[in-house]
Amino acid sequence: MDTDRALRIDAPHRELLDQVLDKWSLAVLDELCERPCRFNELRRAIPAVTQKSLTGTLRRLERNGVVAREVVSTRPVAVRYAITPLGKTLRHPVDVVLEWASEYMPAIESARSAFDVREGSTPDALA
Amino acid sequence: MDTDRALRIDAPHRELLDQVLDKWSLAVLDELCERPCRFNELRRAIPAVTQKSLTGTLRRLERNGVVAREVVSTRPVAVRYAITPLGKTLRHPVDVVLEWASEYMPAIESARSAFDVREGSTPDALA
DNA sequence: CAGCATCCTGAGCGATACTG
DNA sequence: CAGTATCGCTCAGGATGCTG
Repeated sequence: MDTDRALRIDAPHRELLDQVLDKWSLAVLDELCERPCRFNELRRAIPAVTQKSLTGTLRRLERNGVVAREVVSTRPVAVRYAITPLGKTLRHPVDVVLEWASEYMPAIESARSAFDVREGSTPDALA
Repeated sequence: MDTDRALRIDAPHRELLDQVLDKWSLAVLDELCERPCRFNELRRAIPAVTQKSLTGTLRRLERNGVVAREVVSTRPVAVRYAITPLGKTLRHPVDVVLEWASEYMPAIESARSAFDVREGSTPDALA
């Protein structure tokens, strides 16, 4: 019975998720879902990201076709990043995951506490 | 207007996703969704995982309350890992994401190829 | 403004060896 | 069987400085 077996994770799938669900991608996608952004707009919108990581993230997302990069040849140059139609299809799955995270965050946190008590997790102090 | 703003990713959410959607977690969850497993059963089911990574993954999942670890004191000891009710709630979001991945994999791959052509990505050869 | 280049640190992973 | 312990490495990621 594989009525229940929708999953089966393989390497390409895993790699894809690593590329589009990684540390900064969700934040970037979130921003771009609202409006196209310039590079430094994104930096300001996501204060914790470094320029290097943002560049890398955008490049990866662009390569995977979920973000489009448009260079406006003014002086100095401007670059507009925008979500693509393909990128928009990613929004729903991400929302579902984030909703799960929000909904069960409390349960998870109490599970963590319980675990940390059972298992000795008094990290330091008391040698 | 935040009718459209369901997201807003923050650090705790990001950390949680890193813990439960990481490299091996999906495969482990997948296995355990079918049946409880012993440690070495999981190793056999997921050949690519090393024992160290599997241990780490299971510990993390256990700490987050999505997997339960039960020690059966026989000789030698047996350990049963099983999905928890909380873990089962994770299944749906994961399925949605995986379905997205399957559905759009072709589009993504062609986007990658297009990008790799535009952008010079003849990695090596030709110095 | 929108990056690229460089250096550097540390978390993570594989391999190996040992234990109750 | 089900791990723990240790070593060595890779490699993503931050910090910093420079460019068209």
